[in-house]
Amino acid sequence: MKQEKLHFFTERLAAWFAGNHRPLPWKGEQDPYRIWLSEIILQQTRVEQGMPYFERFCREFPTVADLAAAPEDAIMKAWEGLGYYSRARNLHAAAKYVAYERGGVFPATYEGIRQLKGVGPYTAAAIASFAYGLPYAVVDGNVYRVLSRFGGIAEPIDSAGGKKTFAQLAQRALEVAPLPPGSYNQAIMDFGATHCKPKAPFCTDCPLSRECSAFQKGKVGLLPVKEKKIKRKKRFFHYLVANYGAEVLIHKRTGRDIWQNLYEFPLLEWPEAAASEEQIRRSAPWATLIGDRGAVVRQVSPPQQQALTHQQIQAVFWEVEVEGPPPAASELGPFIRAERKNLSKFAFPKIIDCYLGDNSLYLKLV
DNA sequence: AAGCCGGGGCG
DNA sequence: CGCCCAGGCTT
Repeated sequence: MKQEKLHFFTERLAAWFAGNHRPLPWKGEQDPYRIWLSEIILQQTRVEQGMPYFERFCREFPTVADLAAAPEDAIMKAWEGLGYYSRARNLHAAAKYVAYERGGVFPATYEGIRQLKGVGPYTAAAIASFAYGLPYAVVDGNVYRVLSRFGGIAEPIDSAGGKKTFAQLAQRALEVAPLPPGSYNQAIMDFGATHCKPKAPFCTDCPLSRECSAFQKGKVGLLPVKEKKIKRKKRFFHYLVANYGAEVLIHKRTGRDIWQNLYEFPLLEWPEAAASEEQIRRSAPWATLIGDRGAVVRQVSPPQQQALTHQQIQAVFWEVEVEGPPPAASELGPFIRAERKNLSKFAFPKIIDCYLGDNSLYLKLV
């Protein structure tokens, strides 16, 4: 892109920003800990969705030392429902690193920030510019969209070459912008989020449209270009809600799969949608935990749905009253006993959280 | 380079 | 129902 056009872009953007920026709780924030927290929360997450989580983390974990000292389960619980739970696990690891190996001092260089777990190029640039005024351009979904449209650049944003192209262009723009790095980064993201939106952008009322290649060519709707399309695999879960008086059994998910370190009921995964009650009774974990001592109270239907990025989860909840005491500790295996009234203390995936909410009446009465 | 990791909002 | 969101890690 010609230098002249780049100047036009940054000057018009700065003028737009002067009258349109979004007032957000973390704007003007000086504390690198809070800036880091907000950026991790906002990864692949809408501002409105992340806001209450940011407030909660600031309240429950006011300093990096508080976060480092917290039990992982407490952090997972605070993160419950936000998704991409590796962010929470990495957040904890990074907090312990800063608190215990750096004496509580947050890194103040791009490279130092980039070393933190869960911090990639975008987040490092965001923290470096917001907290320390360092000249690193952020490249997030908004930036890809704004630059690809304004520059008329059809190079795929999810290719190696495209990432490099847009990163270089973003950096050039930051360096000629009549704004400090942090403000410039805020400006281009606010502009992308509220004006140059994915759908129905405000092109007819846009201060950049005169030089916007996509607008001039009528190709706004075709940019940015992505080349990879995701395919969603279907999975069929059967959750065994085994009630022993006031207690149920749960376990923590481990291993390389979704929802790591979250809790759930004993799970039977079935390769296809149809599974008879007889098949489920004969399979683990039902057969091992309950045998023939269980009476089905209710099979929650229809199956509950949960869409993930690469998977479509279909879950059936089997509520079972089991005669006799819960299994002895030696026979519990990975499962733990929990009183139903204490289930809210554990972090569950959304599909189970929804089930617990919808069935709170049953859970209180029985 | 490709695959994987949540959940919600919107057209 | 498909796309997108203040992306990053693993393989």
